[in-house]
Amino acid sequence: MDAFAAIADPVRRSLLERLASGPARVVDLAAEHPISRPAISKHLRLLVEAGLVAADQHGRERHYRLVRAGLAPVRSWTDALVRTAPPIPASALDGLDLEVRRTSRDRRGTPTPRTHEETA
Amino acid sequence: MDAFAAIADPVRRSLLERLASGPARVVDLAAEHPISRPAISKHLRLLVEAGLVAADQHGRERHYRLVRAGLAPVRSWTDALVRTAPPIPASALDGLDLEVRRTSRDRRGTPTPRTHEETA
DNA sequence: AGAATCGGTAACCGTTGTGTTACCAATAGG
DNA sequence: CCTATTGGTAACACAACGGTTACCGATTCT
Repeated sequence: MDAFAAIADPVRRSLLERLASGPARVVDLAAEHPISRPAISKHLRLLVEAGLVAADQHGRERHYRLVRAGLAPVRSWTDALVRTAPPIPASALDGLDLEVRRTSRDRRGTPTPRTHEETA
Repeated sequence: MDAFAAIADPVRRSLLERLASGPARVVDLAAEHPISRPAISKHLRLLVEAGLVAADQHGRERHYRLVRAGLAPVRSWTDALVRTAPPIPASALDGLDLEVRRTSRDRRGTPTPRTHEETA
């Protein structure tokens, strides 16, 4: 499971938020959540597999900790999407008015992209 | 469906990436993907519901466009998690060495948080 | 040694998600 | 007017998800 699917579950996000304040054991996390310990254990296994969490073994105890670097794929992807705002300097639009009018009925498959409104 | 679950699916991420380069119709998106048109349609419905996409009706055609603001929840959440790196100025650690040694075996439920290594 | 704690895993089950095909309404075009 | 295109939706099949209980091994403490 990748990081995107990992953070899709509210329980797992809650676990990550908890681990952000310091490592914890499975029993600790289970005590702080309304679901059973095996359920927590399974979520943690997915989070480890996704690279968002790591575990340190101390005798019979296992201390899970947050691996912030695992969020890098999510951050870079969202950043890339948000940053694709069309640059298009106003100078490039000079004298385009007549051209747009001529082709307004031809290019059906590729409608003119919005450059204002909710494109922000 | 919220934005987190929306971007968990690879197909939907692909759709969002495509819409980042300009609006498109369902048939266009279906032609660019290996799945059927109804499947695309259902994904788009979820994306609209998640606030990541909006549609403009033009006669019988429907032009879907990316709504970048819909990613705000994901960005703010990931930012918050990453930014929880323990500040802890070095000055606050002065004279703590003796204290730590005294309690190292007592505080079992709340182990000492990592402040180095993969915590980054 | 014996009891208790920690924690993983197997087996099972209901729900949800993702795809398909088939069908339908609405609009555009010859 | 008739046909083609666009696109939503219903019905269905199958896989995956998220939870439970039961059971197990390993370690720690008395």
